[in-house]
Formats: sequence, C-alpha cells, structure tokens
Amino acid sequence: MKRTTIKDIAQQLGINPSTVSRALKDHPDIGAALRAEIKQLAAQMHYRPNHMAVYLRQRSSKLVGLIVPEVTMFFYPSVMKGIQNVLHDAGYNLIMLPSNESLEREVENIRICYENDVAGIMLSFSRYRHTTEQLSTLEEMGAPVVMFDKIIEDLPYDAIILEDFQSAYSAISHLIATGCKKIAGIFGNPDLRITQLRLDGFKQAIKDAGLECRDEYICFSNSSYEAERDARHLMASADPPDGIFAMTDEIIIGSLPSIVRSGKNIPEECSIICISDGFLPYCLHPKVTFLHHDGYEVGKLTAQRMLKLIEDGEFSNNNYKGTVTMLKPPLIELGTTRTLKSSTK
Amino acid sequence: MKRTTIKDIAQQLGINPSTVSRALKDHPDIGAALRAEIKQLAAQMHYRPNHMAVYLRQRSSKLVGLIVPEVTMFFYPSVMKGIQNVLHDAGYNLIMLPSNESLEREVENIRICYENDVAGIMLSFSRYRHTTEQLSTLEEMGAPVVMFDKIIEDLPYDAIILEDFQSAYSAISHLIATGCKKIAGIFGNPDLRITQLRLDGFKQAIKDAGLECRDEYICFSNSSYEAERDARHLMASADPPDGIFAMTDEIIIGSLPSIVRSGKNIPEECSIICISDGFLPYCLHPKVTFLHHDGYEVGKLTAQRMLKLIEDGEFSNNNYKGTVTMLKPPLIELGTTRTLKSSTK
DNA sequence: AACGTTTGCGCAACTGTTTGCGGAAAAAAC
DNA sequence: GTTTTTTCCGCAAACAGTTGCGCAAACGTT
Repeated sequence: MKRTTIKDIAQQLGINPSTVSRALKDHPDIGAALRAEIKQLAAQMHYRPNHMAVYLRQRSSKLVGLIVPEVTMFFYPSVMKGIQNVLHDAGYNLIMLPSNESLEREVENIRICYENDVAGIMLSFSRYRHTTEQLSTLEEMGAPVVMFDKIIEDLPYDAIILEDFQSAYSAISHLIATGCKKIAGIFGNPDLRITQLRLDGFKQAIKDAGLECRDEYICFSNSSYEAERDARHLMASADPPDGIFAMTDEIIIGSLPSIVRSGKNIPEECSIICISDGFLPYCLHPKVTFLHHDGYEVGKLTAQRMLKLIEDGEFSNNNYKGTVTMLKPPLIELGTTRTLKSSTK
Repeated sequence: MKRTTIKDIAQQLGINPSTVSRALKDHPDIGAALRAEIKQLAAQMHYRPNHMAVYLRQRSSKLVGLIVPEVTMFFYPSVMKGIQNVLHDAGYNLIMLPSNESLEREVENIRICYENDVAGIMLSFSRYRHTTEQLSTLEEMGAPVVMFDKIIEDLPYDAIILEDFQSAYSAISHLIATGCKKIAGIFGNPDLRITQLRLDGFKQAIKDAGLECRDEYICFSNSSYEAERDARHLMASADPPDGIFAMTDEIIIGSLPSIVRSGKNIPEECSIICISDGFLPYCLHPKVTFLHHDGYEVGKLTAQRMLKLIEDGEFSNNNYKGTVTMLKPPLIELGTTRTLKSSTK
C-alpha cells in the first residue's frame, strides 16, 4: 500500500505541499482554520513523516550509532538500556553495530555509520585496538563521538569510564582491611586497558599495605570457562589465597563455583570481592561483595553527553578536545568479605 | 567537513552526475577509461554513497527493525548476535527498539519502524500483549514481519519459536525417568504464552506418568529475586520436592542458590533441570542439566527468514499467511539429574 | 483615501542518487 | 559516401519534505 505523503494531503485539499508542511509543524504563517483541517486530514490519512526525506533536506539524521566490541550478557545490556532510555526521549534511534572483537569489523562499523550519516557515534573499542590506526574516518565524518568503557586515551573525544585503578585499589584495600593477607586477582584479557588499570590498582593496594604481591596469585582469563579453571588452580595450590578479587561479572560467575568447591569457609578462610554491574552478585551463591560498576549509568551518561554534543554543535567547528568522566563505584557488602571491626558504635 | 557527493566528482571531472553514478556501479554504458578514472577519483575523494538518498530514490532501505520486550542479560543478547551476523553479511543494519515491557512503547516502536521505512520488522512481544489490538500499523506498512520467541498466534506472520510444550514435557519426563516423584516447577510471568505452554507440558508429563500434580509445587516468579524467594519456600516446606524444573535462565540463576542452601544432596535428594540459552548452566555451581534453548539459533533463523521475505517480495501483494518454525532443544546433562540406569551397556 | 503593515499562502529550488530517454559521435555495414 | 548500428554520455525528472522569497488580500493608521 502506498504511503501517504505530504503531497497527497495537499492535492486532496487543493493546496500547496509547503502549506501542509508548515501547518503540520505549527508554523504561524498558516491560518488556524486551514491548519486544523490539514491536521485532521493528515491524521485521517495516517500520514507519517518520512524521516529519510527530512534528513536529506536538512542534513540531520535521527540515528545514532552504537559500536560495541561484542554483544555479551555482561554489562552491555545494561549500557544499552541506559542509552535507549535517554535517546528515545529525545527522539533519536539507535543502530546497533557489534564488532565481534574484530578490528576490521570495527572499522567497517565506523564506515557504516558514515554511510548512514548518523548524528553521532557512541563506541567501545574491541580488545585488539591499541592504536588509533585506521580511525581517520572518525575525524572525517565530523560527527560527534563519545567513547565509553573500553576507550583509547589519545583520542580527542569525550569518554565515560569507570575509575578502574581506584576501584581495584578500593576493593583490595577492603580485603586487606578485613584481614586478608594473601590476595589473588583474576583478571580479564590483559590486552585491555581496563585490565591493565585494574591490575595496577590491585598491585598498588597490596604494595601500599606492605604485603607481598605474588605472581602466581595473578591470572588472566579470557572467558568464564578460563576463569573457572584459573580459580580451581588457585584454590588447589600448595598455598591458596585467603582473598580473591574478580575483575568482572564474567570472571566472578566463572570462578565462584571453583572457589566454593574448594570447601573453604567463605569469608572466614577466603574472602571474595568483585567488580560488577550489580545484578549477578545477588543471584550467586553465596552473594558476593562487589563494587558497583553501573552499566545503566554509563549508558545514560554516554547518551546524555552525545545529545549535548549533537545539539550544541560545538563539535565540528573548532578542534574539540574531549573530557573524561569517571564514575566512582560504591562498595556493596553482601557477605563474602569479613566485617570491619567498627571502632565506633 | 562536507561530505563528497557524486556531484562533486562529476564537477571535478567536468562530466554529468549520472555518468558517475553509472560508472560506480559498472554500468556497461560507460567506457572503460572514464570508468576507471571516475572510480579512482571517487576512492581518492573518499566518496561514500548516501544511503538515505539512495533509499529515497529507490524505496529500499537497508534498515531492519528489531523490537524486543526488554534488553535483559538473558536470551536476547544471543538472539541479537545471531541476527546481526546474518544481517550484516547481507548488508542490512539493525535498529534496536526495546519496548520496556510496555504496550504503549511497543506500538510506538512499530510507528518508528514505519517512519524510518524499515525493510522489515523482527519482533518479540511484551508480556502484556494478549490481543492484536493496535497492531493495524503492522499491516498498513506492508513490510515483512517475523516474530520470534514471544509471539501471538493469530497474526499472519512467520514465527520462530521453541517447542515450549514439548521442552517442558521432555524435561519433566527426564526427571521422572531418573527417579523423581515430587516435581516442582518455577515459572515466569503467567501472562506469557511461553509460560502457559511450558506449564501445560509440565502438567501433562506429570499426569502421563501417573503422578500427582500439586498446586503448591507450582510457582510464578517475575524476576530472579522472586525465584530465589519461591525456591526458598519450596525447599523449606513440610514436604519439599525431589525434583525442580526452572523455566528459564532468569529463574534458575535466582532459584539455584536457595536450593543449594537447603543442604539437600543434588541430585540424589533433589534433581534440577532447566531450559536455558546454554551458557549459564556451565557457570553455576553445581552445573545444571538443561534443555538447550538456543537464542543464537533463533536469531539466525529469524534473520534468515526476514531476508528471504525481503528479497522475494512475496509478502505485500497477496494475503500472506505465516508459517511457524519450531526449534527442538536438545537435552544436555550436567549432573543435577540422576543418571538413567542404562539397560544396555 | 492613500499609505504601511500584517496575515496567509503559493512558487520554486534544493538535498543526493537513480534512470528512462535522447542524441551526438564513432564504428560498422552497405 | 551514405546509411545503419553501436558506443558513450548528458538531460531532466523523480523520490518526500523544507524553506527563502514573493505576493495578494486584509487590516490598521493617519
């Protein structure tokens, strides 16, 4: 069935398309009577504006690209939810572009954004992205860019990230404060910047407490399955740790069963803490103390920043220099760490 | 920076835009020499076709709408992955439209698809959708529609779903065959059709085995948290079940800790089985026997059906009558059900 | 009554790309 | 050397909607 256009309405009423266009957007040039008539007929004919045509004329698409390294059940669903809620209210739509952890695909996704003339790009880089190589398209486009989570520092774009170093540092400090002496860390892909930062925080906290940081207590797991294996080995070693830090949801869900199976009392013999989106720790058994890395909040902030950039338009003209927003994750104690002997009270 | 258009190239070479257009798509009308020259300049000027303009001219957008009830960490990430992989290879892009479990938003999402003139819509309905009310826009559009997972039967569209009744039936039959007598089921939202079907399969299997189906063994949980509570109550009751069926990933992740905390031996005193996307059961402790409801496969099939409908174009003209594809989930035994006393071997 | 202002609408050009048609020049056929 | 065919490219319209400009009619002011 042919879609009703603005011309159809105009013809029907014997008037000019431009009049219809103006009437529908309450332009004062059009008289109240005619305007009402036009609107009524438009509704009756189920008129819906054609976004593409509008775009073509005024060069402002209502599409925003979202490039993520992969669609996993961890973190990204929350981020997407946050992004969607903000964008939808502003009348923007999201086009999803997973890179499947491939640099090539990432570059292609940027190209797709270009071809679809998105109003802006929100992106989180794949794990293999270490340099700004092949990212020139991003500049050429002139569209605003906001990075989140997995970012590259040298780029002149806004970024929304977690306080990675500080989070790990606090987590470990909490373990130490509650009596742990031999702390192990299970980390994600060592190529990732967030892994590096969290590892640094981990090491620094141990060092600052005057404890020894042992290499055999540091593992890198690329998946939940690897985390399961790494945790198993840790617990089965001659001198198992009495505190374990899991870097992400993906890590904790994999490693927790291994820790539980070891038969150690939790948290008395072995404390556990992780950085999490905030859902899983409540579901696991036992419930795991965590630092709340709120994906929804990251998504919300990313989208809000995006909208601001789009609407202000301060992006393309001068050489924009991005600002980094860091989120400070609160500590949520659920029982896998010992309680602090509270001095007062 | 201004985007280079086909006109820019034409002007640069002192020729007509139409010539450039034809040259770029290897139209035989254009001489080999000129064609090469055009292509070279196009590459040099970083020319990228403007999708919107192309669409406007030939009425075929490369956008496909994906309407889901909600962006959760369960099932949908897999589905999206399957969909993306298929669509991307065919040159289509995905526009994400979560309905947040709201009927109103669902209708609006359909309208958004209409305005963006998507080539097709893939949708999974929200839990409150029981009738075809307000779904007339779907027909008016004339765009192909493929439903998946949460579907409405009376609609004349293709559908990709799981064998819900049969899955639950097999799961329960397996519990019974391995010695369970008092089987409880933890289900999702009772409004959902898949809940109803799985519940029916559950009941039928118990009935067919000549066992008693007790009302107090049937719970409906709207979230992981509710599932945790329901499982806790079940295990704490005077006569706890010796077999538990969890309808989804969301249910099992919530209820498993409660079951484990009850202290019962698994699977000797209490067997557990669930329907799952296939990731979680391996991560949980203990690993849970499940029927593999493969979200990736659902997504893949949905997208493939979509492409076929778009390309064949057999959709809009005659009154299309959808076909339903049912996926048969395999049983994966991971240890929370007792082993069948194999007669042979 | 003559002039200035406001109101209300139409005309036409423009966005980037595609495509049917037409036509000049070159090549081929006679 | 003329006619026919082929090769190669330009012209212009079309897609749906927006917008600067123009212009007539109605209104308001001396």
